[in-house]
Amino acid sequence: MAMPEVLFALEGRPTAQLIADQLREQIVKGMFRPGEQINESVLASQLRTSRGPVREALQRLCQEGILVSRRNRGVFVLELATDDIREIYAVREAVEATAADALLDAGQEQVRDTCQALKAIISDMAKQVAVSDWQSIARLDMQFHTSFVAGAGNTRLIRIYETLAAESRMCILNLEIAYPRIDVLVQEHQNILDLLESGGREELHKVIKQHMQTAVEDLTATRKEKEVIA
Amino acid sequence: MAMPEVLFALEGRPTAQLIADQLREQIVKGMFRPGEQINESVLASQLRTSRGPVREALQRLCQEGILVSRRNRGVFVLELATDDIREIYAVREAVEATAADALLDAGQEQVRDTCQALKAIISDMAKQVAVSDWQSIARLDMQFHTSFVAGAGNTRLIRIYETLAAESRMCILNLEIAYPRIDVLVQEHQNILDLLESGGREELHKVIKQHMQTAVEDLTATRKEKEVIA
DNA sequence: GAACTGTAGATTGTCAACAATAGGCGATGT
DNA sequence: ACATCGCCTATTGTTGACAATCTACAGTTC
Repeated sequence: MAMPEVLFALEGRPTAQLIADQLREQIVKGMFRPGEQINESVLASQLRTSRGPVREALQRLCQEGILVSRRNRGVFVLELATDDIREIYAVREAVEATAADALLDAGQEQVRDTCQALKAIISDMAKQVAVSDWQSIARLDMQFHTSFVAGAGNTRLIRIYETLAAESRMCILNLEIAYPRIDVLVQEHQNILDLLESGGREELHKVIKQHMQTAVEDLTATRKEKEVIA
Repeated sequence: MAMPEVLFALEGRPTAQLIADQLREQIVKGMFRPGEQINESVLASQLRTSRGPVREALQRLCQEGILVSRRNRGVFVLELATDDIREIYAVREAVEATAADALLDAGQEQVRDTCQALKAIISDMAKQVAVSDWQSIARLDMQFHTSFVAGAGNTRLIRIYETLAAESRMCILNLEIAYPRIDVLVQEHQNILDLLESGGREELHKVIKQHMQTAVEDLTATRKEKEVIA
């Protein structure tokens, strides 16, 4: 039988996941303040659905960790403490280092494909830096790292990293002070790309570690400033 | 006011999470076969509750990855392929190595507390090995590693590892061939404990890597045998 | 006036009925 | 006999109503 292969199976995912994806995007974009309560009823009416699917989506996000649930009180947007930042970036460093090793071990072709994707992202990033679109820069920054990890092809690593990426975006946005080292941002990512392409494993590990450490320093520093103000 | 501090706040956790925890334990114990469908209605009646909370719990487990959801079909127990085993143990290696570093950096006291917990687990493990209680051995094996990671105190690392631990137990049970190297099992864990205590960072990394590699080899080997039979 | 208590409002937690969908199975036609 | 079509049933997906719980506020008492 002549199966038309052009038609892709419209794999309608579970509704709760679609809602969760939308909501996560809204949260990391900063549409909800940290600590803010998520009201099920208003969310349900906004999405033109009932509370059931909404509750299921919220459960997912609680499991992910970007929402916290208090019994009989509801769910609230995660409030990130300084220790959380350190945790997140420590795990990110480990995951990216693992992804780097797996990628380099996987062979030249896989590395090349990944590099191609990363180049495109860096190119976009440079454009957004030129017009100072912080929202897009944050998105592309995480997209770069997510694509990097995705290149390794380990689905569990990818799933783990997606949560970390969401939390990282929350760190950046909630502090409301975007990238203090904007001038070197593109260059830093280009460094990672170059080292991946040249296959310098040790240097790659080192630059990833450096990248995370400076991020933590920047984020905790701006956080300290805010504390002084408050 | 004289607040009686002896009373601890009974922080009743969300019902869905309680159900999810119970169900996860049942799954990793092998009460459900891989690929088997989880019927919401029967589960709800077994738990003396309605389908709502059950569905929420199932959502959580889908997010974790030990269940897979197919739209309008329901949720099924994850079927582990050989590649999954490799993925799981690769990530476990990375997480444990990261935990080891964090633990050694955290200071002597934290290391000592962790070692004490690990010693107790090894002791229990030896007892169960003596009576060949495979179910308990598998549980204690993962409890050892989970406690090891927990020692580092990184909540995100712990949460990540709990899922990996659940998947690992599924690997072991679903293959239905427990520990081929039962004689060295206790010794291997004792090695990890000793190296943690002595602070040998590089050796610790190496032995963790070795531990995971042999596990993958054992699991994939027994899997191959089964394929031949089937 | 301060502290405690009881009530009111809002929000979450739970439930049972209803609707929709996918796969199984038999009927039908070639 | 084989393939196809259409119904049928079991199960999931969704909904609105109801119950339980918490916070806030007002009333009451000392």
